[in-house]
Amino acid sequence: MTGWVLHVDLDQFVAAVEVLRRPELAGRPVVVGGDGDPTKRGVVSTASYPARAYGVHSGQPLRVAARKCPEAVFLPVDREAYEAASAQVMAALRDSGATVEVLGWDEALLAVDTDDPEAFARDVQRRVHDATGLACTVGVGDNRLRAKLATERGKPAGVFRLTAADWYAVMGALPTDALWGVGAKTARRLRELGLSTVAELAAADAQDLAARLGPATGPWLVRLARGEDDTPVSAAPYLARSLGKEVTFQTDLDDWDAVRRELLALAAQVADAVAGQDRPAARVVVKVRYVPFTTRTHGHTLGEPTTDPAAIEHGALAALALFSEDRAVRLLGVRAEFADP
DNA sequence: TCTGGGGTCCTAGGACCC
DNA sequence: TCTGGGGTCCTAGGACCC
Repeated sequence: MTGWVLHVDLDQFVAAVEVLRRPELAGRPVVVGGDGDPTKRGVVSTASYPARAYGVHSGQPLRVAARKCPEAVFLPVDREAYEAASAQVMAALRDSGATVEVLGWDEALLAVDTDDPEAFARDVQRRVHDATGLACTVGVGDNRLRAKLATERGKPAGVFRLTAADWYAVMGALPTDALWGVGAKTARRLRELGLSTVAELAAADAQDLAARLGPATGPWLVRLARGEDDTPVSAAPYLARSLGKEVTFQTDLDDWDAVRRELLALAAQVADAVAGQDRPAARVVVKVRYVPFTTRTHGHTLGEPTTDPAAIEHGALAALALFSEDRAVRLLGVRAEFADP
């Protein structure tokens, strides 16, 4: 028996949940995002595969999606429905007997001992489908990084294996942003250093990169490019470090008295959520996105960690007082950071 | 036609202390 | 009367992910 990591990723999860409860939408372009009105500010959470064929994708402004695919069905985000479906999926995964680490609504890592990981993966797909009607792709790897990267190559509804044996054959020639944790900005910085591909980054000097990109980031990037990852899959329950609420206004706010009123409403919601967790908050951070799109944050450390709503609201106001009030506000956010553990 | 909302982790720079 | 060097904590910003 060998230890394997499986990465399970639900296919077009949010759109698939919507189609499940509205079967007449099957096969149609479906776009979920914002409050479902594509004339408003908001972005696409998930597009169904038929919608993706029109060039609609996650993160795209809803207005752009509506222009690319006017015949799409636009639906509002229904968090509770997705959380409920997600809980069913995770329960089905745990029923497989594997150690399960939840990565998000629609993703999990499984650690399992088996001589036939592909057969285990097929079994997991069957369990998820039987329990929820949803399809998923499974990446099989000799560590979590390789399992995660395998999944993209098995979409949709497939199983794909990626290990040290074929790492460079599969990944070596790809640009560095194919790695999990390297985005457009880091890929550009690496390119400027002459490192365009995964293979080139894998052969780079870790100390040299540490000097240029930071003591932890540099060596980590080289290990990433080599496919190395010894982080174990953990079933330990998730403990959030922070909890926040933010809102983009449909119309920019230029009246700062109105900004303060909105802030207090957000702070009250955050305080409510903090009280619900029964874990004291140590600090409150306020985020302001000015028009057109400049974002600033300021924080206020509370006198002592607390779950008291009045103290959290007061902390938010104290942080807001650190902002310059010379521009209109597009987005306002409040985040509470929990005391240590 | 501008660019959501939920998070996490790392870095750099300043303050402060010995 | 010239001001080293190291460690640690705090804060704001950046990058990334789903």
